[in-house]
Amino acid sequence: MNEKKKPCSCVSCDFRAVVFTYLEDTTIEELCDHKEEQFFRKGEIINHEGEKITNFKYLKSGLVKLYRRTSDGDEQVITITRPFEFVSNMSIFSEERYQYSVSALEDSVVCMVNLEFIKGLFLKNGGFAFSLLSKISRISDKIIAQTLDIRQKNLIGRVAFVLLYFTNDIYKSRVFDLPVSRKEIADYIGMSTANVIRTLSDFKKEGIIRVFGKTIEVVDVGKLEIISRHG
Amino acid sequence: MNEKKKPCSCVSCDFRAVVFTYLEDTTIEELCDHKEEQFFRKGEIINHEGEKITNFKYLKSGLVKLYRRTSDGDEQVITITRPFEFVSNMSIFSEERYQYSVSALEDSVVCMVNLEFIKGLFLKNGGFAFSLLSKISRISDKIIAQTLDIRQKNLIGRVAFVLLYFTNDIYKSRVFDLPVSRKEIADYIGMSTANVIRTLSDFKKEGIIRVFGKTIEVVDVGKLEIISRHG
DNA sequence: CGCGGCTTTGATGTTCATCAAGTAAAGTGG
DNA sequence: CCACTTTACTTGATGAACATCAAAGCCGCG
Repeated sequence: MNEKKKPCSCVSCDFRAVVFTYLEDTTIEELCDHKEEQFFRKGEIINHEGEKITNFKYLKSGLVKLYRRTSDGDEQVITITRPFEFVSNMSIFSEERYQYSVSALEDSVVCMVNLEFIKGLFLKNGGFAFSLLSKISRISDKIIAQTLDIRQKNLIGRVAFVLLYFTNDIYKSRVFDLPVSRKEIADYIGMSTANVIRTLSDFKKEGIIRVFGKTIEVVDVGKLEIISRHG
Repeated sequence: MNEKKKPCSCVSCDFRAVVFTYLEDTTIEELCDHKEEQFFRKGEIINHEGEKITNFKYLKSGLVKLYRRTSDGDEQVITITRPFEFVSNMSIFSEERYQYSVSALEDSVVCMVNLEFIKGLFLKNGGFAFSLLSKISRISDKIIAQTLDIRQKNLIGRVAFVLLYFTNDIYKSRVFDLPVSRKEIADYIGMSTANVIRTLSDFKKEGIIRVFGKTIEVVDVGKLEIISRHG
């Protein structure tokens, strides 16, 4: 056992299964030399709208929101997402600068790989290129579909949708701590903060959810699903 | 001059510059054997939501709308677009079936290349793969950005936006024939048909536009821009 | 313990959808 | 080519949905 260098953590990284499937162990180790892991505390900004893109970034752990600021200064939240949906990187191959900002909603770990290195891999390795394209277009599709889904709902349907999104997709639990403010929910679903709060209060009064500050318990998932579908 | 077969029209196709830049003439001629051109009359459906994807399709000429049908049966128009934005193909590498429908708003010509052939090219040719990924992600980004832009506007801002879109992007002319019904505009901007019509009437009364049935003349572009921005 | 930001609730007004009724335009069949 | 049918468009009136404003309560943090 003559080990040349210490084993690369990327070789056993969960993310490998997602887009790095087609890379040999040796390539993965090379990748290791071009990557850096960075920790972001809740609230910190990972990518800034307008900033130059120099890295291929993806979320290893945590929770982030993708958003932009309108000319009047208010925020539009595009999506809230978990690891393996490296949303910040939709436009890395089509744009020079970030179109949107990304910030950490929970403490998060981001893996950053030099963009030129990834481009090189992409050009050399068809399988890698293919899985990357699939992943990126699936993410874009998901954002577009979600936006359309939200658009066809009314206020209470949208709030129900968000609660279900946290319960089913993000936390996979009926009890969870809201990682966002009421205002951020409003910016996400395109409604006013006051009305989001009002709707949450209504749900509480009707016994559909229980609220303890930031902690939410979804009592009646079925009812929420009906509301989400039919307003 | 011993010509083996008749020259392939793809070699001199305008679209070649868009995603087929990295392909040699010989490859392009091979591509020719796997492609078919199809004509669609105004109103005809090019792709059907749910249908299996077997071809890489792009628009050579004409105008199309990308849309989906909600569970209540009404339409959501996702985007309206000109050639070289092969919107139907965003998900060709990530999904087995079309997520959305595409129909022709004007007589259109669509080029269809066998999907497996394109996948083969993608795997073999890094440059081609790269330009294709860039193109696809740019299209997705554009749709997402446009959706966010529309979302932040009120009724009259959205109608102004659509008129400017036709004037500046689609027709590049202040006078044009509307390729869509009032209802389709409503489905596009997420407002009711009656209110779209009302707003057009208001614009007419204020002398911002002139309307002769389907023909529209934008008289005051500047005013429309102000309305689009500030409602 | 006091300040500032987030949350909550009520009151009010605006914006927009819906409904209905009528008109114009565009197909359709004899 | 005309009568008929259907579909698209238009306008007004009404009410529902939602935003805005304001005041008060809560919570965390210095």
